[in-house]
Amino acid sequence: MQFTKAEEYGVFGVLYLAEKDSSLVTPLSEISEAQGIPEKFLAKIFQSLSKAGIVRSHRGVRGGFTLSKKANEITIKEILETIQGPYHLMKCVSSMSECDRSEKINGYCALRELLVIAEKQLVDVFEGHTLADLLAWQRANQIPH
Amino acid sequence: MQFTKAEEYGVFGVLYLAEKDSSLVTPLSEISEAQGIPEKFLAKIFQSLSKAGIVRSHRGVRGGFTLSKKANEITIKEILETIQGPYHLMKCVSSMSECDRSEKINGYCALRELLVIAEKQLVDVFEGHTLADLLAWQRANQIPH
DNA sequence: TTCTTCGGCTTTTGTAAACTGCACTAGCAG
DNA sequence: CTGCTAGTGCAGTTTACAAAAGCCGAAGAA
Repeated sequence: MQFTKAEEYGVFGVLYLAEKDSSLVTPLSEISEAQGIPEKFLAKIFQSLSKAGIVRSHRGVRGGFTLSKKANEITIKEILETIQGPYHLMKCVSSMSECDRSEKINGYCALRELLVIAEKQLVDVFEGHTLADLLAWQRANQIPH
Repeated sequence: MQFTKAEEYGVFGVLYLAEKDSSLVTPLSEISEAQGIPEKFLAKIFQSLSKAGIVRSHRGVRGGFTLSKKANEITIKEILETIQGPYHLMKCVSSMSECDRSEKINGYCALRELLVIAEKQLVDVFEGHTLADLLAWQRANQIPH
């Protein structure tokens, strides 16, 4: 019932890109160091994000990553699901067949019913917020120097 | 980002008690067999539920468990939290000090902000439903014989 | 007192997250 | 075209925790 490090790192990594000018290509090493994330682990995460079209990779000298869309077009949901796959509170939520219990009580599972509701609430929050929202919050709370 | 087996077993176990007449003392072995749950594992779970005052244990011959409150007075939240402890999507949600990242960005964490919102939605669902609700759903969907 | 069932603690097992390493490839710079 | 840099892809290793099993003791009914 917790977020994985991969998800956490993914959001922070992408958020770091969003903080900068969108034309700036940023290497993994910089993100990794700035955010305190193991570089190879972050590489794996960004590979997924790259394939999903959330970030764009640039190889060669002075290569790195940029966002491939505007920050307000990237929902938190899509970042999380890219990294972890569709999250489900229980396996059976996605497909009834996953539930080894269902036959025993006439094919109906009350807990599943509740989890579907709960999950919907969660997803709505993540779908209803974009990178731009997080960025705005962060800027509003940054201590001015 | 998933429920543990302990939580799942806990809800099904308590729900099984709720299905029966409230005066009936039901031994673990019966619940365990009926629900397909390892008995010793269920014992551990029910120990917590007993301490939390959700179920009441009866030792000795023909002992077992009963609900210690009415089904409509037992929220799903209290079952889940008893078994697993307060669930948090990230450690830092409970207390800022848990966040090793907060200093780096001026003590503010945008992801945390979002998770607090998301968590609130989840908790509301679990707090807003009781065992009686699950029981009612189950009965409404039982295939009549 | 004896059998039954829960109580508490310890240990084992299994699995997935978290992280590491290496060989390879694409691309830019000079 | 040479050489360096940074991402790609896959195959490990380590670690942590969930899940389960085991053992002995305590409480309670017959």
